[in-house]
Amino acid sequence: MKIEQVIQTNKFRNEVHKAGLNILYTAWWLKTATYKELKDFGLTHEQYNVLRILKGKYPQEMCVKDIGYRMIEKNSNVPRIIDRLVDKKLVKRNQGEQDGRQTVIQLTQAGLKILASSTIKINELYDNILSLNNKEAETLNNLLEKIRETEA
Amino acid sequence: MKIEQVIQTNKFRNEVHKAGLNILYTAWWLKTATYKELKDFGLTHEQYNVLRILKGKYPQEMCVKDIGYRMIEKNSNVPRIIDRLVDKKLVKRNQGEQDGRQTVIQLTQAGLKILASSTIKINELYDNILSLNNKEAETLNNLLEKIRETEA
DNA sequence: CCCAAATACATGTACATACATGTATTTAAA
DNA sequence: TTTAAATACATGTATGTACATGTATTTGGG
Repeated sequence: MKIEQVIQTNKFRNEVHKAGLNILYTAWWLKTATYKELKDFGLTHEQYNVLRILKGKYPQEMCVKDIGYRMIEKNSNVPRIIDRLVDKKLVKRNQGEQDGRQTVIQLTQAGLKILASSTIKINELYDNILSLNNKEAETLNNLLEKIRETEA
Repeated sequence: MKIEQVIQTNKFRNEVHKAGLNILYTAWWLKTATYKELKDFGLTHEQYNVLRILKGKYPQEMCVKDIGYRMIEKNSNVPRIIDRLVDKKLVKRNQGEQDGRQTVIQLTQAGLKILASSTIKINELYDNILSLNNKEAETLNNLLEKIRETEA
């Protein structure tokens, strides 16, 4: 569906303005599809993201700050997201040894397990709903990185 | 900044997967810049969006449902966003006349005023930070609309 | 005409963002 | 060495999303 239909207007100041809204809507669309897939696992998009980040270093632990650096949404309140994951026993939280200020986080077996099965679903989702070939995706990536050249 | 640096990884399954993350990040980046601009006006991104939508029909009123149809994020809880706008006296809420179930919303003079001045800032922002020319933006719009072809 | 279903909106809950502030620990300058 | 600044994280508040449910009004089949 074209963005004009999605938000029921064609009053864009120019093609660049339209691109801004198109990016915002596409992100919402993708996030919503992801949420629906994760619902069966009792995970949110953000919780899943944290689990994936932890998997990247597993079996090493990671401190909260390093997890935050790798989040897509940089204002994520990582300690609070970890609270939910601890409640569900998907990660363990411990005091840092080298640096007492740090809290170090590690995936549990349950966390690894739920991550493995949910990742299968998420990969399928991405393969199925993102209607782009590799070459088009490359062009898209270049344009998105160009649009962000002015780093606010 | 390339998405690899942003989320400190280069483990993408393929270029399409990377594009998905790039879209999510770019949307967050744009939304954050918008938030900062709107902060001076005491508005959130979503409140501003509702004001703009109302402006599209002004001086006509709009019902809550029609506002919702035009929102970028389709799960927005429009009644609640309107609550804040009513508190700030930027819009007026009235019982619908033709259909008693409806609530009709209209911009106030204060709403028109704050919308005018904030829109100047937002337009400047878009012109300044979105580093794309019209032709590139057109390509980007086409790719974003293509990626959404499978309407979840 | 009557009443069940549909519709429009409000409201409640869990979780998240955006941001300010508090607390404990480490670092580094005097 | 002592202590102020910086750092890492936790926590509090306002606002928003995602979704379920409640309430009032309208619609439509019998």
